[in-house]
This record gives sequence, C-alpha cells and structure tokens, in this order.
Amino acid sequence: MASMRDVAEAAGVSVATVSHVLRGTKRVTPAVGARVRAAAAALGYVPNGQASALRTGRTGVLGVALPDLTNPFVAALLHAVESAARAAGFLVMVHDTENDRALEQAALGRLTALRVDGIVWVPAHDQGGLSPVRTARRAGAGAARRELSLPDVPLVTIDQPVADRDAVFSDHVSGGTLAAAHLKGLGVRRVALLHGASDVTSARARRRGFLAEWDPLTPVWEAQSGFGPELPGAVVRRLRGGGFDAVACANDAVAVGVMRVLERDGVRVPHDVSVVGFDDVPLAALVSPALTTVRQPLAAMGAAAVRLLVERMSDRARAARQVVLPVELVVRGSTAAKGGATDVGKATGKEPIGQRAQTRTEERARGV
Amino acid sequence: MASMRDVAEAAGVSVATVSHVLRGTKRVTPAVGARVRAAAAALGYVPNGQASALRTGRTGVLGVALPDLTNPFVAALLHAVESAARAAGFLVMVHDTENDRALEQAALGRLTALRVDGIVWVPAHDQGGLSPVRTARRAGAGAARRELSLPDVPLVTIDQPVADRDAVFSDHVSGGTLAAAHLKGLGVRRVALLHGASDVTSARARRRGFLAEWDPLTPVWEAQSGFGPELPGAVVRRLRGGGFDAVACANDAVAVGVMRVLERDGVRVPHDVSVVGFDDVPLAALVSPALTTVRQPLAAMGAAAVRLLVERMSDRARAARQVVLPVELVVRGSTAAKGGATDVGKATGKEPIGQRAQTRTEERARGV
DNA sequence: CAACGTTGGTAAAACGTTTAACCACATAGC
DNA sequence: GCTATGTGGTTAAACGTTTTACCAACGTTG
Repeated sequence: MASMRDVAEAAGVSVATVSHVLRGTKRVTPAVGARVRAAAAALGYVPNGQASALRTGRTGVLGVALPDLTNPFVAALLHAVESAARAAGFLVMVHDTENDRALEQAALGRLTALRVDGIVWVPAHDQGGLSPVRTARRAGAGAARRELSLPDVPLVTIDQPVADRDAVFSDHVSGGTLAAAHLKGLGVRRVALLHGASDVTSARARRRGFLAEWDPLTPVWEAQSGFGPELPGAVVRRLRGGGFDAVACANDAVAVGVMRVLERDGVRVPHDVSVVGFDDVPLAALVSPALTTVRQPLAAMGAAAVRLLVERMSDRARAARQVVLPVELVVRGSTAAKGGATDVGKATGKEPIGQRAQTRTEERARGV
Repeated sequence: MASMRDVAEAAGVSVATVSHVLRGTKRVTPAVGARVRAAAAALGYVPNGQASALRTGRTGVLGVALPDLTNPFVAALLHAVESAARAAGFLVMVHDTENDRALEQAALGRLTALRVDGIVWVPAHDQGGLSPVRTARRAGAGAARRELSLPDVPLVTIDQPVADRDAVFSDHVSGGTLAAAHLKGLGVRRVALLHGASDVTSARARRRGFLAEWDPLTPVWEAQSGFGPELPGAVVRRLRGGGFDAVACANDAVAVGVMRVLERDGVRVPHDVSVVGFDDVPLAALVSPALTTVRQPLAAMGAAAVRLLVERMSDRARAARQVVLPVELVVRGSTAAKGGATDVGKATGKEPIGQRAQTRTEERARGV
C-alpha cells in the first residue's frame, strides 16, 4: 500500500509538502499542489490512520459498549449514536457486552487500548451513580457493589448514571407519569405494573413516575418481568388470574409478551384490558393491536451523547453533566377507555397517533 | 496516560524488556517479570494500540459496512458478525451506508484509511458480481453500472456477490423452494409472490427458487414490494382485490405489512389466506399469528464471514471463495392447509416450530 | 583453562505520519 | 545596495510500539 513517501517521490517533493498539500495546512504553489494530488491519485494513496493517530493523539473513532445487540431498543440506539457520530466526523467501534460485568470491563479496556477519542457506554445494570431525580436521596447507596474501573477517556453513559461522568437520559420518570395519567384518563382502576428489574435505573425511575401519578388509594399489582417477551412463569400465572383493567409494561417487548398471553386466554386487548409499553421500538407499531407506548427520543439521545463527548474532549476538567431528554406518549390501539366501544380494527389501521404528550426538555449540570 | 517508557523507568529496565514481558515474547527472570508487571499495574498502563498497529501492521479491527441499521435483519446480522469477530479476537468498526452508493464508497475508504484488518460488506444493491447459481448465465451482465473501487484489503460481502471477492450467502434459492413446497403441500393454488426489488441479488434468487418449485401451469401474481412493512399502494390495492390463497413475501417485515392489510379487510390469516415470510427476525415469532418463515442462519453467516477474512489474511493470493449456507423453514401459525380447521389461537401459542426442512450445506470455490 | 553455547537483557532501527524550526530565495522599502 | 519581510519549501524530531541484532555474563565441556 502506497505511503506518503511514495507519493513524495513520485511528485518530486518532500513528505512534509505532501502532508501540507493533502491537509491544506500550508500554502503551496498551484503547480506543486497539482503534482502532489496527481501523484496521490495515481498511486491510490490512502493516508495511514494509525500513523496519524499516533502522531496527533486523535483517532477519529468513538467506542460504543452495548449490553445486547439483539435487543431492538439497543440496536436502534446504536443506529442513533452511529448516525450522530458520523455526522460529527467520527467512526464507531462497537462492542457487545452481553449483559456481563466482566465483558463490560473488558470492552472499556479494549476500547481505551485502541485510543478511541471517546466512549459511549450503555451499562447493563445500575452502576451506583446518582440518578438525576434522586440526587439528594440516599447518597452513597449502591457503594456495596464494587465499581468498574473507568478509563481516563471522555465517557458518557446512557440511561444509567455513573459517578462524576457525563450521562444522557430519557425522562423516564415523566414517561411513567404519562403512562399512568393516560390510563387514569381511560378510567382504569385496577392496574398491573410490570417493571423489568430493580437493578436497572431507568426501570426504577419509570416505576417511580408511574406511582407518583397513580392514586395512592388504588391498589397496584407489581411484579418484575425482565425485559424480554418471554415472561417469567409467576408473571404469566398472575396475568391469567385476571382482575385488572390494564397492564403497564417495562418495555415494548414485555408488552408484546403480555398481549400474547392475554390473547391466548381469549382476553381482548384493548376491550377487556389495556396494555401500554415503553420505548416505541419499530415492533410496537406493527403488532396487532398496535401498541400504545412511551417513545424515547433515540436520535436526540445519540446526538446528545456525541455532543457531550465532543465538549469534554476540549475541556477535560469540566464538571460532569447530565442531559435529560423529553419522552412522548404515543397512543395507538392497545389502550381504550373502560367500557368504551373503541373499534380495534380501525385503531390498528394506519399508525393512529392520536394524542401526544410531551415532557419538558431539561438539562442541568452537577458539580463534582 | 502512561507509556511503555514510564513503565520501563519505574521497573528499572528497558522498554524492550517491558514489551517482552507484557507480550511474553522472550524469557525473563521471574524477578524482572514481576517488577515489570507490578509497575505496569501501578501506573495503570494500557498499551497503545495505535502504536503497535503502526509497527506490526495489524490493528485487530474488522470493519463492517451495513446498508441500514434500522432494519432488524441487518441489526441481527451485525450482532452475528460482532460476536464471531470478538470470538476471533477482533473488534468491530461499524459504518452505516444508508443504502447509498456514495456512502458505501466513503465507508470502504474510511475503513481502509484506518487500516482495518478486513472488511465485511453488506452491499445495498446488486454489485454486478456473479451469483453462485447463475454463474454460467449472462456473464458480464450488469457491467453497465459503474463499479465501486474496492480497497486492497481482505473483504467479504454478504448476500450480494462482487467479482473476485470472497462472499457468504444464505441459500436463497432453496429458501424460495422451501416456501413454495410448503404452500403447495398446504393445497394452495393461487399465490401472490412479493419479491422486494429486482436489483437485489438475494431477492431474485428467492424468486427463482420459488418459481422453480411452483407448478408452471398455476398462475403466480407477482409484484415488487420493497423490503419494509409499508407496502406500495399498488401492492395494497392488489392484495385487497383478493382472489388468492397465500402470499409469499420478500421478508418478514413485508409479511407483517401484508398481514396488517389483510386483517384490516377482515381477511383471516391463516384461515382465508396463508402468509409466509423470509429471514425469521425476532419480530416473526411475536406477531399474531406468528409468522411461518424461512430462517437465515445468521450466526453461521457471521462466523463464515470472519473465517473467510482470517483465511485471506494469511493467503492474500488465494482464489475468491463463496460459502453458501443452508436455510430452514420454520412453520408457525400464519400458514395452514386450505380448508383445514387450524386453530389459530393455539397455533400462536408457544413457538410451535412444527416442521423444519433444511437445505444442504454447500461450499465451493470459484477461480478468478 | 580456553573455547563455546545459552541465557537474560539492551540498543536502536523501523512503522508512516505531523509539525516546529529552519532556510533559500525573491521582493520590497529605504 | 543592503536590510526587513514574506513565500514556498525542506529537515528532522517526535508519537509508542515491536523486533532484530548485539552483548555481557555465566555455566559447561574437552
């Protein structure tokens, strides 16, 4: 593969001149410029990124560590991040961590070894960092769990905070509140609340938001459901027991799992029971009935993550910042007023986003 | 960030020794080894991948160029490739090409500039390479379309061949045949065949396989559907016209789109019309009724791609090779015998993979 | 004890860029 | 004509590894 030296020789100039021409870092006579460019093109010269990275200390690469690429939400998030990174001139290095703590540590290590300019980390579990909404509460909680050693590289987490690092969130609390308010408005009284797992920050925040809005006197049946469509046996039994008007789910995958269980028992959605999801993955609009859910602003999250990284590259000492992004309720066919005669067939037609509620955009800085 | 030199000084040895200790490339006295390792740990030393890549010429990185990360099949494929790459010791650099020819060219360029050790390319469109099944036919066809200039790097394409390069395929032809045979066995007479687009090699192969199995005397209604769930208006009108027993679709997303259209018109699947997809993305098992489809062996495809790259790294001159991997028919609830009283509710229960048919595994080499 | 492999370590030259420092030369100003 | 002032280009020193060649010291052996 042709090197800069080859180009220099072919053009009859020094390597320094070649570099200057190709990067436009110094004025040259038109004649020389043309000669260099011609030589480079003729040789099919492609600059060696490794070498320039070594020299300049910048690779133009962002690392992304993800818990599980088979999860459609995670895949969509990767798309958002890759898109934003590319727009900012970065390539993206991706590492699946398979929800495994050891692999997460390995991923961070390998990415820093490659000297990526920054890392976007979507942690699998709660990292003990303070959540933006309970800053004041239980400071120091979660210290029991040993922390991962974080590399000295610009790093931003998504959805699970980590101490003294930049982070991007959806407003999960408001998301929970929106779901609760929507169900309340439909006349739902008895609700089952499936939160995925207690060691996931976002799931806890959603639950908190939901319960804050829900009438404290009305009973809520809660259970941990995990985050996939295959529900735990205990949850399935509970669902089949009936006795509720609506199910609020940890995410869309769980919601689909719930709908399958209900359908199998002949329970009609939304006529007998309303179901609401979370995330708004592509799947949500395609199942039948289409899923009412809370949409996470993926593109904005990716953009915010990249923006935070870029900012930190130019100011490594800046205080950690958390960006909270607004979610919106997307009403489709899986929820309907209690006793109302909503036509399911119609409701599942062409993406009937009837009502949208949106939380405020919020951004704040926290000191170190 | 600590460099090898810092470690050497701290341990009182030369950098060469540090390198030897850390890579185990030469014997050292236990005392020295321990001292070096201790110093490295104390300083939090992480070797600089850029520098070693520059020196050795290997980066330990594979590039992946994908047409569209929002496509669940593509996302699943990325997962398979990343998994296989990681198992083989590589990290993965991902670049979305947004189905755009110029972006594809840019992606290949940027990846080679970073000196990745190999590239997995999933082209968006037919690249004019000879498909494995029509080798003899129309040699030179497609020459009209200007070809992308390919970098001089180990490169393997997936699903669309390119001249003189390694490639990995699912056996799309057999996939089409399996679908046709399945429908025939169910007593289907009048079938609508939605192939995605004619400039996509795999879609053409599926169609060919389907028609080869189908009774040449029975009419087949064909149309181009694209590859997403939103069907073109012409296709929708045709579907609503009725007059067929089954729809064979370009992929699962299209199949879901078809089911939505049919459902809206009160046509029951599979009672009135059977629907069969292609790919077996996660979505396929979750819709209702669950989708009968042809499964692509994603994990095997990822593994084969990485294997081909590794092989080529050690023998750059080897003749291009194509690996064809077997697909399997996964029968679920969206297809049923004509006039049969299949209980849909039951069929969509717990992943009823009743029947599986599998094509032969096949691998062959082609000369240059 | 001389000759000799072996063992454990180091010096130094790459790898292909970028960039600060330098220089020859021309042009302009007095 | 002689110094300031650019202008267009080059020299050479990094960046942090890997690896070949070399060397000193140390048994071993005849």
